[in-house]
Amino acid sequence: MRLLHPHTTPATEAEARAVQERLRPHTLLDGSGPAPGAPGTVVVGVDVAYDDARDTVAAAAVALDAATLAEVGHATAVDRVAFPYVPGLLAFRELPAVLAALGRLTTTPDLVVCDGYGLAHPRRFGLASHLGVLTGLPAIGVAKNPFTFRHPPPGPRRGDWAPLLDGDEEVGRALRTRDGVKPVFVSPGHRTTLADACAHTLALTRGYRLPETTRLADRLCRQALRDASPSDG
DNA sequence: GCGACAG
DNA sequence: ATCTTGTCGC
Repeated sequence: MRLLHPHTTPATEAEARAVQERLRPHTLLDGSGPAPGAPGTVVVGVDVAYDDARDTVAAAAVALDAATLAEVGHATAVDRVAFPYVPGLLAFRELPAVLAALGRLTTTPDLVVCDGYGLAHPRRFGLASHLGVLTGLPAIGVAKNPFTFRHPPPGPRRGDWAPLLDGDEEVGRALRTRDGVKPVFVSPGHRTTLADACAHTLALTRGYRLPETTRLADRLCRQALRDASPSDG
């Protein structure tokens, strides 16, 4: 896969924040990505797992048919951890391995679903935005926790949502993907609108809180990590 | 200064 | 993210 912008690991946190500020203007929040659930489109979920003791990270990319949710391909990559976890700078920790896994995919993604945020970020440039801008691919962020942002409680039923607010700006939505279960936190990354990001999330969710894309990617990257660093040696 | 803080 | 057994409920 060829990147529109190269990825390099910053030496400092200040440099990492500067990279985000420089790339942020390239973000597109339009409807140029695929329509939610459109037949024939390929939706790719990405996730990573860590082995702190071995300073190792494993990433997985799982491709599904958007209409049937049938798997159409997958790939993994194992790498050295390149950056520490710092709130707001997650992308620098996850991107190298994720980009490597995406590069090994033989199918072309029409949309990438990330674990974390896109627009809902202190500098409006979370992992999903960053990945989208570097690759040029439409991307959304689906996070399990609300980070810094406030939100009213969404209704109790699947599909109910409430705005994720930074002051009076709606940067994402707390979206109920299962009746009575804690919502997920959705924000657009690149080439999608907030409404479409939520519609994609619902279209990819079947019977569990998290989208099938992230569930499968989570399972696969954990397996890849085990294969790379067995419990003993 | 204190708390909060995606994964 | 990760460390970890059982347990309540459909």
